[in-house]
Amino acid sequence: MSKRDDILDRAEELFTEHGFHGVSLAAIAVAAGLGNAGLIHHFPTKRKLYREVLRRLGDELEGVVSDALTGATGPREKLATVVRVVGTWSLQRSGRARLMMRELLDNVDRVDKARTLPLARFLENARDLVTAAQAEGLVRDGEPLAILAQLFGSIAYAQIARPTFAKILGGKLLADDRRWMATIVADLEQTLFA
Amino acid sequence: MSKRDDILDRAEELFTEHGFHGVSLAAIAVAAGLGNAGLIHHFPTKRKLYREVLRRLGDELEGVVSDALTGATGPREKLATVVRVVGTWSLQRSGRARLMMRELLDNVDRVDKARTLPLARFLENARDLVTAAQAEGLVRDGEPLAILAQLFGSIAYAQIARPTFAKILGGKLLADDRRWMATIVADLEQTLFA
DNA sequence: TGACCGACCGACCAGTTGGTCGGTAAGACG
DNA sequence: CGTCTTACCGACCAACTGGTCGGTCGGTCA
Repeated sequence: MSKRDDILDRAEELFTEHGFHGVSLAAIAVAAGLGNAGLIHHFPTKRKLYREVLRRLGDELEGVVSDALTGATGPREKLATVVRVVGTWSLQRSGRARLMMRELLDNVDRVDKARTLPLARFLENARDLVTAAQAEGLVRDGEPLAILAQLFGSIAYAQIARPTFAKILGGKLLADDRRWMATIVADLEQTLFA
Repeated sequence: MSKRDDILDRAEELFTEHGFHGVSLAAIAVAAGLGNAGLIHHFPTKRKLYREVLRRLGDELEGVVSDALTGATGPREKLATVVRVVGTWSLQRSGRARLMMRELLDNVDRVDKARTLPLARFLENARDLVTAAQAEGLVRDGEPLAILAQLFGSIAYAQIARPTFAKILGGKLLADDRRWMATIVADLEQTLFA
């Protein structure tokens, strides 16, 4: 793995845990095993480093979904595939799901287009899928994006809330990861389809 | 309204928009119309100010829910009430929903017990409600907290994602607030109950 | 060999951070 | 009247912020 990727990995961990403003360049540099100036040599500004971290995330999500969609035919199967893939992705890559959530909370007040583009493509495709499924009467009526938001929200939030719930309630009361996520994903299709 | 409450209001706005680390004491002081030292006079540290903001939020949510529950009898009605109330609360107080989400993302690495306590009470009550409803066969099986996470996640995320979606997709494609939230809340009971 | 390169460093910079300190002005209370 | 409290300020502080600078090192290539 290149040093550049190594830096991105460390930075991603830190951004995921503390958010953009909660992480200093110095902290990233230490985590990546180099000095402040060495870090800036690879990424000219903190913001560009952060953008690069998000780009990797967006690319991965888009890739995973579009890969899974190649075999699927028809709106219903496609939509069900998206739900399943996003669910397992959030389970396996819970850190990235958390980071994506942070970005959704933050980027309202950001102007940078480039960062939101990968997410935009993903969203548009998913929305068109819902609309198509609605046209065939497969999916219940309602604002398509709201349905999507509910869908991804169920998954993402469940993933994010888990450690917090565990901490707040003192642990021990939670089932294992698989059962937790199974509870959520298993019913999403049933929820979704009319 | 007391100056103290005024400060809390301004601080809440800023924390909601930028997160704890994204807001400086100076920015809060300016927004509240006093100097840095004047702010510190009212709240000795930034962290305590933030905690107070969260406490108000937790109290409100708990109050709203418990108020609505006084009339309700039986697990099914109670649970349906919670869903409806949290939904409308998230709609009316979308800023607070956003702030709560931020807290869920952040507080994993915080040690402070006091801040999470109001949320804990709310969660425990809701969880017991789900368990009771499951015992009577009203609610589908599965980890109760996972079901709750899915529920609140649907609501909160939908609320949070709305402006972001609008921005990413360039606006104009979204229905109004009421229809958006109606899409989500209307189906939650149907989803929840077996 | 010598010219150039990317990777990286220590020292440094101006500006900002959360927070302290001594003081002051207005009002409440005796 | 004097005393005490509350609300607030300007000046200040050490620590940290993102970022720059000049320079060093080990390689690569002609």
